[in-house]
Amino acid sequence: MSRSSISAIVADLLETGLVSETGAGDSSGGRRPIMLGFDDDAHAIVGVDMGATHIAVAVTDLRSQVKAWRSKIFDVREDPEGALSLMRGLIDGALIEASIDRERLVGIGIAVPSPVNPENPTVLSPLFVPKWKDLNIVEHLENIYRVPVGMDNDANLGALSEQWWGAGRDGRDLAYIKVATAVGAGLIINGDIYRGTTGIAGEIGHIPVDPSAGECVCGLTGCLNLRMGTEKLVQRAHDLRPEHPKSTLPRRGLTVSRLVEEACEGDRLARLIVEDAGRHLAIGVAAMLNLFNPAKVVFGGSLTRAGELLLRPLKDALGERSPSASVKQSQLVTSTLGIEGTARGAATLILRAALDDPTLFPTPLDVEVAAHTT
Amino acid sequence: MSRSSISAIVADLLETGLVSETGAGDSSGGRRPIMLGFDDDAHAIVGVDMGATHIAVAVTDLRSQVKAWRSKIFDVREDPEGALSLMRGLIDGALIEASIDRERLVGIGIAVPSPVNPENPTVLSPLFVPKWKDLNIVEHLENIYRVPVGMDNDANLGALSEQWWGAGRDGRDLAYIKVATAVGAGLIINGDIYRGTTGIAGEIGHIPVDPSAGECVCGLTGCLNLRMGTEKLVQRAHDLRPEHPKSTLPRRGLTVSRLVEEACEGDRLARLIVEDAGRHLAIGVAAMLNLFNPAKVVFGGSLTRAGELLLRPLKDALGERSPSASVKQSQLVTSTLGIEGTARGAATLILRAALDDPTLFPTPLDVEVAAHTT
DNA sequence: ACACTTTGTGCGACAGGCGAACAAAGAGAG
DNA sequence: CTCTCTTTGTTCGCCTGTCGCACAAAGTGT
Repeated sequence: MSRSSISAIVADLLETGLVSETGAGDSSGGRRPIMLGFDDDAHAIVGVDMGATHIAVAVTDLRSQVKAWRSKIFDVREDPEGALSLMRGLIDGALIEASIDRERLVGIGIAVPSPVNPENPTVLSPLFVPKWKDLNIVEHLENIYRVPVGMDNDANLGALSEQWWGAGRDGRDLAYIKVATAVGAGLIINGDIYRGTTGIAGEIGHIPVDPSAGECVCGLTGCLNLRMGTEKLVQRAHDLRPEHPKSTLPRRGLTVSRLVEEACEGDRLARLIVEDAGRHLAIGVAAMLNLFNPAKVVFGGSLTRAGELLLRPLKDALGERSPSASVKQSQLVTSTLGIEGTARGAATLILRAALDDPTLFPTPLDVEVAAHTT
Repeated sequence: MSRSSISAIVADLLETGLVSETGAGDSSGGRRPIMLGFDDDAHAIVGVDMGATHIAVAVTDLRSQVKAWRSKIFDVREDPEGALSLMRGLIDGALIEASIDRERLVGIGIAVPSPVNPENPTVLSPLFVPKWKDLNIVEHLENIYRVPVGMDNDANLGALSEQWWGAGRDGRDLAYIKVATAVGAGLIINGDIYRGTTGIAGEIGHIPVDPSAGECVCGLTGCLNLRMGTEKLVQRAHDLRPEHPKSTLPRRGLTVSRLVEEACEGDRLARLIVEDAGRHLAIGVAAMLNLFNPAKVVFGGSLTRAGELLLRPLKDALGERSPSASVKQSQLVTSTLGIEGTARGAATLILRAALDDPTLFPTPLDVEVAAHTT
């Protein structure tokens, strides 16, 4: 773009208060440039990560810095009403902690553990969370907070988060694979979330990986989800426990976090299970790579804290000497955003909408004055 | 768009000669409208379908009507030089048959049985067709014909063809699955061919479907290609022949076309093989549906002439009672374009480029005169 | 002190698109 | 046949966004 056009745009941005001049920069042989800064704290966004068994809330600034964080274990699937009221409590608490008044709140984004149909983006899939049928979370929050509310699948928002703020900042195509209660993938194509026709794209959990794993609820045999969900891994640890008397894994109350910790410490049984998971995951990842051929795959979710312990057997199983260019050339990395990734992605959904349509930003008073004088 | 803007655009189009007024239409209570027609025969395009074992050439008009068709069996993989000279002969013959002089030729599109890297779109993958290494088909044809030449993977162009002229005309997302010497898929996302980072997207042939099928050249175990390629199916017919003494399949020289014919006639062995293929294909298709969630899947290639004989077991294996919305809601159909689909897709590649940038259309004399007077 | 570079802005030009007004051509009622 | 209303196509002025150019402001280096 030409310098004159940029001048005009910058003038507009200065008026909105989103951008401000931050002083003079270093000269490169001539007049010193006026540096511009995005005013991160001009507005705030709420991101909600609603999992199957927890709710987390982040209040972020416009650069996705987390200003307040609330998280609580809760059986979301079984008690929708309770979940909604808990969510409200967490949001209110976080807003107060971050000292955000309603005028500065741009909107609320929610990540949900269910596909979201683009044609009807305010309700959850009754197949994945039956008790949430007929409950309109988006409308509910809009009525309470009177700001725009957006909702999408958690893996999609994890992918968005990695692309904007995490490991996927340098590419237009990216796959994010989330290993949690179930396995799901979020796909970024041409810089945008790809949802497919009915919003179900990325359901990597239903790729067949092991015919001996029995039948899946989806009707197919040997789905990845039958081998990879956190509950399955804990179950498997329990089943194999007798063969590993020396293992330090607890016989009861085992969680995936503990499993990962013990694997890092060197426990043989824990490592066996993590490595096994990596090998199973490889089959699904191989299918995804061959179909999608993304530049980068980011792994997120509780299990991926095992890092190379999970990725090494996965990469080995993918076959480093494979002639398949898609497998060979893809970078496989673990998430850099950790537990906050999904909620920040939910907030990013709102940020992106507002950047596309700046009228969504709440207008401060001085801008209204400026508008009147023209 | 407003009526005035359309007037301006139509005036431009009339000048190019691509569109002409075709008389008055029926009145709907007022002045009769001036009907416009695309001048299909204003220009012509050449589409080349270069398979592993054949070359076909179509000369099409601007509406993808085939004006001339040439096809010949040839071992393309083993004799690149011979293939190029054969290709030239077929193109010249077809151009003469359709009475197209060079001035009316927009360009030449080529479909190749190899991934094409978007960053280097003029050469083939040495992994798929080793002998074509260092041979630049695009440059070769540009030097001979002095027109723009485009190249892409055959499955991608099959998908493009189905979306523009065939079964996929009504959707922005579409998957085209080609069952030929190997299995490949072409993906249309947001109305455009999706190639992935290195042009290898859609390699459905390397999805794992059967661990007992042995190791694939790609390094993984049990790839779909090990069960589905035309050569594999013929081999399997041969292996099972002793168990089916009543079968009318020939013991030697069996082709897939013959196999499909016999299956349609009711031969048990032939049906068994086609149905088996459908069930294996289902596993790959299920993975693709869950990842991509397209509105429609179009099946093409020689095997798909078996129609419902292939699709019925495939659909059954996908599980009609499946709760997975992507599998349930996708329409699965066979190609309506048949053998000409790929070559027409290759021509469409050029057509699309020219419609995006109309200066690519060869300029007739009267337009140049008009340009001078302004 | 002077020439030269870099940066920011004001102004006229221009393309693309839009709505309003108008002209052309027809339908239908009386 | 006349008059009114509808539909279609075009012309004109307006607005927006972008660009190139000229010019001013503010540096660097000899």
